[in-house]
Amino acid sequence: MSGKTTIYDIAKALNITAATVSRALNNNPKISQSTRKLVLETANKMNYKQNKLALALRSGKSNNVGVIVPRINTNFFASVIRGIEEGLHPEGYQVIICQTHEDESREIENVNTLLNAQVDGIFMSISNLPKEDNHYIERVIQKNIPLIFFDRKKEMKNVSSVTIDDYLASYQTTQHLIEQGCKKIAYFSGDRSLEIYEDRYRGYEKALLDNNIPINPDYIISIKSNVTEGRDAVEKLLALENPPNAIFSTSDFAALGAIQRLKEHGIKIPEDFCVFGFGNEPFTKFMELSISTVDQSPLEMGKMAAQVFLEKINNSDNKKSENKVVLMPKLLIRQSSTRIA
Amino acid sequence: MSGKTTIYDIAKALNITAATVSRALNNNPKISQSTRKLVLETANKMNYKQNKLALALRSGKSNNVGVIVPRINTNFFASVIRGIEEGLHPEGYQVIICQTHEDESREIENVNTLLNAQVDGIFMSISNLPKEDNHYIERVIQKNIPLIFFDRKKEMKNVSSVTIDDYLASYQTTQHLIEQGCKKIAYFSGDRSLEIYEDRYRGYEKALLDNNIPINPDYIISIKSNVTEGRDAVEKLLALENPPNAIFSTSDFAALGAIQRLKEHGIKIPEDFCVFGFGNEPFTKFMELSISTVDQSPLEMGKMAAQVFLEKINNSDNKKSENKVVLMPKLLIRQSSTRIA
DNA sequence: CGATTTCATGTAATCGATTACACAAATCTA
DNA sequence: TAGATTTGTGTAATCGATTACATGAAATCG
Repeated sequence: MSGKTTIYDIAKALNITAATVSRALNNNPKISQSTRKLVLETANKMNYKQNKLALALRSGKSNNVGVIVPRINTNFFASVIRGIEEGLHPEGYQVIICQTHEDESREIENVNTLLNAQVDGIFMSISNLPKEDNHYIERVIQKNIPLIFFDRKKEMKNVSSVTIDDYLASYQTTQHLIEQGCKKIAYFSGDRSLEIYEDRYRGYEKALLDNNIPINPDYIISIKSNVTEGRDAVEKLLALENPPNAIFSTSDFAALGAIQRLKEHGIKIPEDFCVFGFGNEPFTKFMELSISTVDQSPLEMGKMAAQVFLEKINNSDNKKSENKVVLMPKLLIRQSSTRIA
Repeated sequence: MSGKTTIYDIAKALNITAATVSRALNNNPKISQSTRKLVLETANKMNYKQNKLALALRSGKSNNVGVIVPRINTNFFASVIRGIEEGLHPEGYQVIICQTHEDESREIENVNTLLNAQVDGIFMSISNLPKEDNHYIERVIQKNIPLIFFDRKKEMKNVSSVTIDDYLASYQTTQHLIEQGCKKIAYFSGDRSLEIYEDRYRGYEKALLDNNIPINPDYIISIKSNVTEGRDAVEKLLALENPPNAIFSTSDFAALGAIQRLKEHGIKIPEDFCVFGFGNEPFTKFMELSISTVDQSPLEMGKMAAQVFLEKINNSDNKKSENKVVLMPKLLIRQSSTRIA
């Protein structure tokens, strides 16, 4: 009545059993054409819709996957999720989203929630905090649920990941800045307990060394990804005896803050100072002084992660497989770092 | 073994029945303290986790809600979703996200998918296309599943909605532009078959009439929400015999495109020309010439929608209730429209 | 024509948790 | 101490769909 037609209702209406109805609906070859047709018509007439929960309980497959991210309202994460969704929707999967707000306990909670919900796979970009206790992640692996890290991964066995080559991105960016004539390159780092930030730092360091430029610890500033921290960092840098003439910021937002503050100091970009961001946030392109940045192809990253998941699901024989996909970063060289064309 | 402990496993281990285990875990008062303690300890030791699917099947409540949006990788929708998630997570709900890509058939498909998944509620912002056939929406109502529209709603009985007062926002914006000395105000409209765009248009129209300014049809341009269309529209406007001296764009992206093109024509903003956007996309604030815009409080909108949903769920007695919440828009008057301070 | 396949369908268990009802043991009442 | 309550558990049905196994009927075969 209230819109809940089950196979039993159809069975009753046709004076057959639910088993027959189920078989007819599932194109089981053992069902006669006439019965099949009758069932299909009746199902349609009664507006039958399969109850996925019952199916999920029986089959042990929920056709849901979970995505855990620090937050969804940034271009990067929203785009990755969109990519995952686009890759998985055609296969009948729904995406459940969880946000950690960079909070470890929330992350643990989210993993547990998803496991209880019997998701068929978990995609995650770990939160900022360093953690010693991997127990909650181990549990996912033990349950044989595909776990795919993207972007912010953690090196583990039996876990797949999709990332970009952060080391390379950082190396190339630093190299580019050097080629633009900047030898005094400041570096805005994220939390280096995360692999991506450690890799980026190493790329920066290596490029300087390869060019015989010594590392100046005063130029290395740890920031959070927002405009204010970028502004504050510039203030510190300009107060140095020997201030830098370029900034490589691992956050577009901090790069923006830096640019704002530099301009307020009357410093001309890119003539006197180059700035390079990271992440290709939409605004970087829109600025009057467009900001050079690294594109992480988040959409592609999401699609690739979906792909990796599907392969894992379909090759359940070699369960212990892990697949580490590394995408190539794309340097978007724009006005904020272009002295020499 | 592979990580699937059920209440039957616990029961067997303690030589009692699953019913007792279930009751103990659910704090049923009829269970003795000693048994309860024993069960809880054993459950913990065996790493028991409740299977939500089984619970959902039995109770008819999945503890999942669905959100249907045109796309998630824009600030507005991502923020609304975040708001919904924040409002519902403490109550134990998970959010399932579906994107329509502005495609009606995809929207219908999404509704059906969510219904099959037995979600407890559906939040949606309808896609751009006009539609005559509400059948798929009616089905949600028939099933007594709370349906909450946000932003892009459709006027229907028994359906709640959370929107901003688009008419007022538009009226106030137009009034503001007039007060800044602009009498020739062009208007970039979205698809007026959607209520929000119709309301915005009416607000614009009314403000002009109230100020005895005649409507100039040449100034009304229908656009899609992107930078290019904003640029093209400016081109058309400047080719007019009597070009405008202000633009009210119902899209921030189009406003940005307009500003870019106006500058290329050597037109000074705001001295010669005012521009006002809509949506408070992050970049509007970051531009060197910050863009005036209307804030739709998406986070608050999402939280409010979650609230409305929870109220509907908890007052299931008066099922036919509908709750139309209208939030106040906030005009963010920035540089692009500030001639007179 | 009797025996054997084949075909279509029915029977009943299953997935995991909850819960109305039943019932035995323990406790209380008069 | 018989009878009434209370207390703690067990029994079994239920949510909806699937499926191994059983079965009856029709078709095929020698």
